[in-house]
Amino acid sequence: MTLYDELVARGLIAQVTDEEEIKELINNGKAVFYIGFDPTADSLHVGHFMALCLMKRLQMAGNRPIALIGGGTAMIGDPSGKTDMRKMLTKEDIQHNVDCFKKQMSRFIDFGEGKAMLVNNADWILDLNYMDMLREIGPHFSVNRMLAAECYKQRMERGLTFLEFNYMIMQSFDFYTLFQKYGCNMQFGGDDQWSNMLGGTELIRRKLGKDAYAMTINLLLNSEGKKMGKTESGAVWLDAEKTSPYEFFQYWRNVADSDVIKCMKMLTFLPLEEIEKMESWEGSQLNQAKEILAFELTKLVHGEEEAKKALEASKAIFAGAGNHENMPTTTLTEEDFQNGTVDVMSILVKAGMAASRSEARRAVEQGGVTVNGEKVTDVKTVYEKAAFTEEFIIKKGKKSFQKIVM
RNA sequence: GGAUGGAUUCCCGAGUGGCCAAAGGGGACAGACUGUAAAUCUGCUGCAAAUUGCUUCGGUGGUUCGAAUCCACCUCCAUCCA
Repeated sequence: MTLYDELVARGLIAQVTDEEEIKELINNGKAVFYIGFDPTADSLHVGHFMALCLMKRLQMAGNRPIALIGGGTAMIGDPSGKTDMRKMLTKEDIQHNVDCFKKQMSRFIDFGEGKAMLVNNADWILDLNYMDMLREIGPHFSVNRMLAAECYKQRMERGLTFLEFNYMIMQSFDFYTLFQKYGCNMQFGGDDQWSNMLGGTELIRRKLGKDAYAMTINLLLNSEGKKMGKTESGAVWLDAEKTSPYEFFQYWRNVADSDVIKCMKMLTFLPLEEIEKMESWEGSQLNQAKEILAFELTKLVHGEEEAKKALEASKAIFAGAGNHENMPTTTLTEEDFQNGTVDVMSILVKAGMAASRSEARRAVEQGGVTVNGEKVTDVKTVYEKAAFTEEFIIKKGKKSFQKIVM
């Protein structure tokens, strides 16, 4: 199976500019391609992870990846698919994020000599001269056509600022620059980037009379059509500090039945034959597949050791097997005790299982809290320090567990 | 620059002097059922020392015994005109 066929089979490819040419290039390791990442946060998330995996797949086939960090474009903010303008980031924030991105990326991609490159578009965007820029590439963009682009559609209803309107031009300019500097002939990205990417291929054609190609990968959507990798409290981050390996594991352990196989194909490196076998799984067997998915992904992002720990913890909690050692843990300090005791509500709040004491109270009143398997019925229940020298496992609802120690 | 309409709790959205911690829906959370899934049903959803108290309705000041509601100024948003 060729690389291109595999990408298709995994459901990754969304749109391509020239299928035959792209097949030819990537199957034979002749592509020099780039993927852009705007440093809008201090950690990469699942969407970035897909892009990095794609990079890796292509790199393994001999193609040369360029990871572009958008230290310059982040100054604008991509309006594609956004309903509101994002907060403008300060230069300092962006620089901080760029550093975080670099660190995380080098864990996935080998940036060794000649294998891959990491560039920052701040290097050529920040010093642009407005007049020169306008005269050089301005004539090649039709406002009429830009306005018709899908990525601006939503914003045409709610308002699009001139600042954001320029994003497409900057991204096109990136591609144009990389094409000239490094012979980069291909750009990949999320499907929401399609119009921005086409801007680049067209700019290259008009300015240089040469062909460049673009290919987008499908966004990871769940069966309800919502973007995956988001929780109530925000994105699922790749940074262990922001989303612990255990939480990361649980996120995938809990995906809906209808999404398991898709995630398996799009996110893991498991051979397709193996995944195809799972497609016929049903009921509780499909539940097994979720465990595999969670384990594989945690292994890719946090390493095998962390993945094993997360699996252990998950088994200890839900199946009552395995040991409790790797369970998420909260440590109490002296200040948490009043007259030598702590009450349940305080523990729940301290462990981050409830946002306020009122919320903790509600959880107890509704019978959702247990300590070491015993339901807590009284809100006023208190524990002495001695209780924490033994094992102390507090549970709120079905999925939220913490081990409490002193 | 001008005219008009608007800003309510996590989101949408009612409320136009006391009965308002504020209808209804969505989401979240908890319970039942299950497979750590989905669907369904029930409860719950500002904070707290909790049959009570405290702080909320874009901001600031005012009128009133009493203001989300009335007045003034300000900020932001939408639509139309320039």
